[in-house]
Amino acid sequence: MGLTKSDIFTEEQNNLALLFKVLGHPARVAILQYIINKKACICNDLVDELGLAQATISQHLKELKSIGIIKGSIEGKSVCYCIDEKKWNNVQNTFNDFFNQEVQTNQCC
Amino acid sequence: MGLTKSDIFTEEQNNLALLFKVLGHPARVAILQYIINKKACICNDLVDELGLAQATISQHLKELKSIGIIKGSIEGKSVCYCIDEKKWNNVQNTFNDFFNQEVQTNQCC
DNA sequence: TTTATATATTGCAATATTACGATATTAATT
DNA sequence: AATTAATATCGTAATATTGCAATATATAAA
Repeated sequence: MGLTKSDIFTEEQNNLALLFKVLGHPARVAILQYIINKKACICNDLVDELGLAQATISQHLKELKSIGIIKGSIEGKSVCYCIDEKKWNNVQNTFNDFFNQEVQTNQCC
Repeated sequence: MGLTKSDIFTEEQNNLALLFKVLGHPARVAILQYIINKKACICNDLVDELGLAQATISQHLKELKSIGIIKGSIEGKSVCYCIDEKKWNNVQNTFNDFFNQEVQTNQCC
C-alpha cells in the first residue's frame, strides 16, 4: 500500500493535513525561519546555510510554494523568495480554528 | 537516501517539524476531530467511522500518542482515548510561537 | 476454562519521500 | 556568441509511510 486513502476524508481534512504535512520537515521549517529572520529575501544562501544540496533545497522550496506560504520573484539570474504574509496568516488561522474546537471534559482517562 | 538529515537541524526545528508531521495525515486529523466532537472518549468506533482497518487505526493512534496529544485509558476490554488538553494547548502555543515570528516587509516579491 | 471482544503487534506489499548527481534552463556578463 | 551563475528538473537509490491480513495479547462473559 503506502497510498493515503484521501477519498474517504473530507476536503477540509485533506487540506488541513496537507498544510501540516508540508511543514512537517525540519528543512522546510529551517527554510521558513531563515527567510523570516533575514530582512531581505533569499535563495541560494539556503544551500550554504543548511547542509543540503542545491537540488534538495529547490525541491523543498517547491513544496513550500505549492501551499502558497512562500513566493518567489525573479531578480536577474537568481530568485528571491519571501513569505506570503497573507497566506502565512491564513495558515495560522486555519490551525487555530482547528485547535480552538471545544475539547470536551474527558469522561475517561 | 530517503533519510531526513535531522542532525543538521536544531532540536527545536526537529521537534516542531515532528509535531507538524504527525498531524500531517487526514486520518489523524479525522481521528482528532472525532475524539473532540464526541462527548465521550472513543476507541474502536473509529474503525467503523473511518473506512480503515483496525490495524491501521491502531497505528495512527500510536503516532498521535507518541507526541502526547491523545492519551488512552483501559476500560475493561476496550481502550478509551481522549485529548490530552494540556498537550493540546501546548502544541497550539508552539505553533503560534512559530507563526508569530515577525515577518519582515519584503524587499523583493 | 472456554469463548467472545477489543486492541496491539508483526510482517509485508505498494507507494511516497528524501536526497543528490547530472543535466536543463535562464539570464547576466564578458 | 561564449561563459558564468543561479535555479529547476530529471533520474535514481535509499529509506519512510500507509494499509492490511494474520496473529498475539488481554479482559469480560459464559
